[in-house]
Amino acid sequence: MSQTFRWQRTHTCGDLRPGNTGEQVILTGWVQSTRDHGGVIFVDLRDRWGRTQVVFHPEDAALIEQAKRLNMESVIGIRGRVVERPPEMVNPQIETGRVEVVADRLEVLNRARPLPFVIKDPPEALEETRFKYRYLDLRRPAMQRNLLLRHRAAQVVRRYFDENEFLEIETPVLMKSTPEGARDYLVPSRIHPGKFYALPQSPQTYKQLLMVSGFDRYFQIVKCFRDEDLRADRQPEFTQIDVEMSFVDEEAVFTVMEGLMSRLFRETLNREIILPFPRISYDEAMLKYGLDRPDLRFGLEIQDLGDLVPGCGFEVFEQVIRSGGAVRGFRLPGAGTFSRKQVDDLTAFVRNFGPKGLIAVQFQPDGVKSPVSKFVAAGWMERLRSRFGVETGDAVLIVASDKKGVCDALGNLRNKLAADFGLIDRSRMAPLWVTEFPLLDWDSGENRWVAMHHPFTAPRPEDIPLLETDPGKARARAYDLVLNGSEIAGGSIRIHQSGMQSTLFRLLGIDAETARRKFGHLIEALDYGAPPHGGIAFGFDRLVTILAGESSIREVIAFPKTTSAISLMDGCPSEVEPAQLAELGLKWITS
RNA sequence: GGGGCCGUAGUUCAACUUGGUUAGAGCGCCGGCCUGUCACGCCGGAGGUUGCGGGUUCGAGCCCCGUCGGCCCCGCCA
Repeated sequence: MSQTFRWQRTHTCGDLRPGNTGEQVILTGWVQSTRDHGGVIFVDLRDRWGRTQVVFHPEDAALIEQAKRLNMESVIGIRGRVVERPPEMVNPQIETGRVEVVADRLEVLNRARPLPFVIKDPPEALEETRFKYRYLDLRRPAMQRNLLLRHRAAQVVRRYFDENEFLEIETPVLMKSTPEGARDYLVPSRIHPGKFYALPQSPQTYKQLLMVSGFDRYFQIVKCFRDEDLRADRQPEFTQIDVEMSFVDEEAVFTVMEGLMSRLFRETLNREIILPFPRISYDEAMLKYGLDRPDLRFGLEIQDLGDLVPGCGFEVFEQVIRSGGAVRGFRLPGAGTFSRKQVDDLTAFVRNFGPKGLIAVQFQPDGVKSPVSKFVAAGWMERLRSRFGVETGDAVLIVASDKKGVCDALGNLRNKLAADFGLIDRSRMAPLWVTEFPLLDWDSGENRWVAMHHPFTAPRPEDIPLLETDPGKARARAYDLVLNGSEIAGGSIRIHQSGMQSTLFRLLGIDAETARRKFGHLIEALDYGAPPHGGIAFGFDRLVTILAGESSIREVIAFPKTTSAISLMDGCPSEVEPAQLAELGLKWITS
């Protein structure tokens, strides 16, 4: 218990091997567990690098008394000699399992109180408890691995872009609030009472302005903020890999990003992925997979049945087609024997997305079972069977509704069933580009067009005439990168001429005055020699989540917030002093 | 804003169909035994405002209302 001994470790807890046998070493770390056999005592010492077994022998009475009092998660230093374990005592589960350290000196550097939960994988504590004591949760090897992976991914990104002549340039975190897109987080200005900064939803306009400045190739690993409701894959603050390039078209962007993905997989997971990535148009994705982020790791492809409907005899189908809707479905192998309850559950699931129901056509050995059997014309079931290549024992699941409802319902049903019935090949990585997105989307609530990607996205040249005649049909030069059914990046070739930018603002119902006030600097910049440019932004957290094989974004974020945007650890958001409000010229109004 | 699931010991869960005496178990914690374990083992012990507030009832962990919190989903997320 010397106060003067210098506990400077000679090795980490992951270092020692038989080659170190005989060396005197000093280790420091956390007590993972103690095994007191009455005579000999074993202590597993843990740090970021691994775990090493320390042995205390009973000959040194003072030392063994100290060791007896060790408790879990205390921080200690030990000195001792490395010995090789006899073959029958090797622990093959840990890297250092062929050796142990026979201690001759021990000091408790900081004794830990009993912890709220045991540090082990998988965690025994609920997420709620883990978040309250996140600093303890992060001691778990799985969390250390995830954050190490995240770090490595970030370093790969920096190296890759640096090698390709991209500049990492920081953009402001305090910026102007914009009318389009997600709800902004606002920051009141003390110096200008009544005025506000906004935290960036993305550095979109800044990176475009950097292209106008001639930097040509920009990237940034940057925090973005959106004040919207949360999900398993959504946090109020998240990290983007933000990229912009000058004098490029879609192909050039794809090539550089595929190169990045290839490097990421190789240098973090030691995995090769096949280049180039497949591509699919938005329309085809919606038709075959129901979603604009298809998961290609399994089949269950959707087929349109519109051509089978006229004259089929089932009035519900006929009516949906006459009114411009769609009748589509997919084949689910083995679902021919689903119970009534199973089908009812799927029907309830489908109703979440708009359609009134789900028609399950079950092909059973003794015939076809379906609620529409008694309505449809003779031979219709056979046409259905050949359309889907049905084998006995399968079912075809059909949804009839407006097009959006059919896509939503079948797309989500497809994902759910694949997950529920283990149809997803977890060993596969399935990246793809989704292209040819619509430029605009009709917002029936606000009764106006909104940008599907963002208002700076260029229309495809051949669709420019449509802007005046049928804006909803115009396609954008926008693209998403989808990996395993998750949208991990999205971008576009931008508008680089102020005339077109003004046209877009006009289409979006943003009047000239508002456009000038909110985006005047960008429009003006486009007139001073803006190069053609485009870019993309990766959801870094989502990407790392997939690399780590996790299912929630929270598993790769050191200090995440809950689904109600609260930090259970430090209790933010929290109230502030009245004086702070006064200084900002703000007053709390109870509603 | 809406729907679903959940909240019981430090922690993870249980307490039965349909409310009934003293709310149980694993892990952790405390004490004891044990010289080769590595999820050590064995014996004993302590530990509870059943999230909070109200209601129904002779009686509420259980039923009802409200509220707070967690997770999943819809809306939302250019």
